[in-house]
Amino acid sequence: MEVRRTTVRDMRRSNRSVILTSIYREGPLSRQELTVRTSLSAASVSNLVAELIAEGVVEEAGSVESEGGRPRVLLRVAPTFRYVVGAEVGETRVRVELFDLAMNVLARADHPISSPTPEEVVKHVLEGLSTVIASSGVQPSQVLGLGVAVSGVVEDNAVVDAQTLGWDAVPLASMLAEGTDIPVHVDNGANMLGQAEMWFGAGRGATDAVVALVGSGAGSALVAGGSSYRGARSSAGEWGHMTIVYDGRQCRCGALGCLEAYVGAEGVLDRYRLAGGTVVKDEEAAFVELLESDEEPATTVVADTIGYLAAGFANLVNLVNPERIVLGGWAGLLLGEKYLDTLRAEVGKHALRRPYAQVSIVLCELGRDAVALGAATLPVVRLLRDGGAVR
Amino acid sequence: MEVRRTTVRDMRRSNRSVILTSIYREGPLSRQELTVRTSLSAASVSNLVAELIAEGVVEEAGSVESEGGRPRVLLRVAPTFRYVVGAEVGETRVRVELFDLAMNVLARADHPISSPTPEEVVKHVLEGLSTVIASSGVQPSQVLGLGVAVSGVVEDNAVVDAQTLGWDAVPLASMLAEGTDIPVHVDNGANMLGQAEMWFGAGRGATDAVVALVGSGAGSALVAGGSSYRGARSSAGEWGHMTIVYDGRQCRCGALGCLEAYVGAEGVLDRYRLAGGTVVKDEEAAFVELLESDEEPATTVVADTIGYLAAGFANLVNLVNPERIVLGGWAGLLLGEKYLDTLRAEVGKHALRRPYAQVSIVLCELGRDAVALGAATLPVVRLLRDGGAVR
DNA sequence: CGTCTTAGTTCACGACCTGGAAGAAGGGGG
DNA sequence: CCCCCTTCTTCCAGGTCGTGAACTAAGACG
Repeated sequence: MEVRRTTVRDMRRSNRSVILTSIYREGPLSRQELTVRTSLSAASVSNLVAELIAEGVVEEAGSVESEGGRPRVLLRVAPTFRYVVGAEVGETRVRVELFDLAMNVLARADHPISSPTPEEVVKHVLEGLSTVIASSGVQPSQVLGLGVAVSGVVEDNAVVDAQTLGWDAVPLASMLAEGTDIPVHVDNGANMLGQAEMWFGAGRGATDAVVALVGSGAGSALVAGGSSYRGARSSAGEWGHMTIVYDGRQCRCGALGCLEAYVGAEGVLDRYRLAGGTVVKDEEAAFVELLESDEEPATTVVADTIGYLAAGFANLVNLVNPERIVLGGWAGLLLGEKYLDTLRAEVGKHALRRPYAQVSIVLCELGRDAVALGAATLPVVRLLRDGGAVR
Repeated sequence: MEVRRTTVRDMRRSNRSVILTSIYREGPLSRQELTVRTSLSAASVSNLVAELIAEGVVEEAGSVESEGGRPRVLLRVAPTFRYVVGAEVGETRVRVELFDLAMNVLARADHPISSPTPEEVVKHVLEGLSTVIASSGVQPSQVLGLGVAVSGVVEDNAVVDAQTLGWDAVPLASMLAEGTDIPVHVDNGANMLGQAEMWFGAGRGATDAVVALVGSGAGSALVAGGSSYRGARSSAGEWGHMTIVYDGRQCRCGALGCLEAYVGAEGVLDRYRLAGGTVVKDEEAAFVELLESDEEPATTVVADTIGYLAAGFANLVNLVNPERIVLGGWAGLLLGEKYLDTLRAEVGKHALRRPYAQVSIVLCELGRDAVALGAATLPVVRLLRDGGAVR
């Protein structure tokens, strides 16, 4: 049971946070609109906004005609108040991007990595951090934080288990912290992509959603009540390893009949191969070829894939009753662009009527490069939560 | 995005709530222990507790020797400060129970119903309410609230869809409110049983858990971050209709391969019949007989059932990463009493290593009569949330 | 009986929001 | 140019709240 006292100071911080979050998330707003939305008194809004402007977090941004009197002055979070950096750690590449608070990319640094050892990754993330700071001309002190996305289980800023990288118990955040004064946050890659979609992509406005990612494998990010749900120990969302065909195909996780073994590109191509299809070397090219073919066994394999994916979606619909499911990942997008309507209809065959009627199934809007963007929101989340207080 | 101002009054209510909740949930505590747990100052604790005692919500309950100085005075929520009533609406019976705040049953009223029309249910719940109030000798004004559990989807105190009762869009709470001044809360039966287990049974202490119920069918209650998770529109937790065998057995919901069709007593007995077993009329007796038989095909059917159930549990483990799964429902308890260890082991075959290692799988402790108890906690939840403010 | 230790209480203080009133700012219309 | 209207801003009295420090309470021990 989470019990937390409230002090008279928390009140002000909380109200600053309410105002700042409203301004950030609900676009430029006037003070007058803020009093309505937050139900704070006009006096308090004026007071708090003045403080935020004095500190530079918020700035006035033009005005808009009012209902016949003095025009309303619009307020926005000053995009250049501080900057944030997001990093994506992949198997073959480290990408680091620097954003202003409006999440415009100001600089980018990619670095290929041969063997993703923790040490090498730390080195390249820190190098990338220096590079983007230097090339954007931003003062290091103006960088609010560094968010790092890693594909693996992340608990308390430490990478606990990352199979694709072969990592186990790597205290990534503290390793990075030794090389920089900028606050470091580490989180799971799928969650970060989900976060990007929730804030800036197809998830906008939803509070209970699932971002389902299908690439070579399959994973998801769960969003419950407006914030990411991580379960008891940060590993919630392993949607790809849900048993969907009892005693079915062997999955690379060792179990039988996982969804991933049927809808992940690797599994799909393997099924195609077993059905007599020929598969080119490059996984992505092979997948595109499969989707474009209108001959057997390709058509059956694709149709089956949609069916399995639909069952996987239906399981989400029934179990977590989301208002939206956002399909992404490179294979997911390829499938979705062509078969979204079929997929929606198929979900209806497996899901319960009521929750099915309440869910909308849409595609990711940000492409697959949004991971660093999502990671960069981590420091922004902190800023908004703390009402604009900087370190 | 949920944004809410904080006023100086919210602060006190919130702190009262923190203190009251601690006292209620963490047993008798001294003021001194409260200062530690809540991180409020000793002055504030003293002040707030004095207020709560003056209002009668809290009372002193003996003292305990301190570490060498003045003894600590223990505090508890006064069990007889107010009373709460819980009602369980079943297909064939309405049960109403009155509890004190320590959740001791003070009176009970059962009433068989022939056809569960909303009108008849309302009538019997209200009759039961009068009966338990009269037979316990409690003043009606001392009854904090009435919680009603219905098996079906409940949104905003209205029953939206209850297939077993044949109800659709029944505004149960407002119908009941016409017959009593006592505040009425309505919620889903599985969630209420889950709530009872979380507070007083096998779920104590867990914040992320699933209470999985297997009877004739199968359902669950999800608990995320210490409170019940209902999804976007209150129908989360439909675990029984998760596809587990793609293109498998027909389920009564219409879909193919639902978990319920394999592990619900109805589905299990049907599978037994198809395998050549003979099944007596009464479902429960038949199920017990099946479990007790050590001949084929009974043993295979039971072993398979454990396997399917394990896959269903594994899907929960992977997707929501709970710290605990509590198995209940009459069929679930029968299975669990005999095969819990096998079940645990089987879950390991389907689940990912890490989340599997973090979950404990246990049996419900309260039996199947705890639904009314769970429903009765609804007004208590409100009392604790509001810091002991009564209507 | 005095002293030590821990538990709980009292009180002045500063931080905070609110409502109301008065006024300044910024535009439009006559 | 003046008046009107709406949007802020400023100010103040009124009230609530948690806090730290000083203080009181209550038992143990010698």
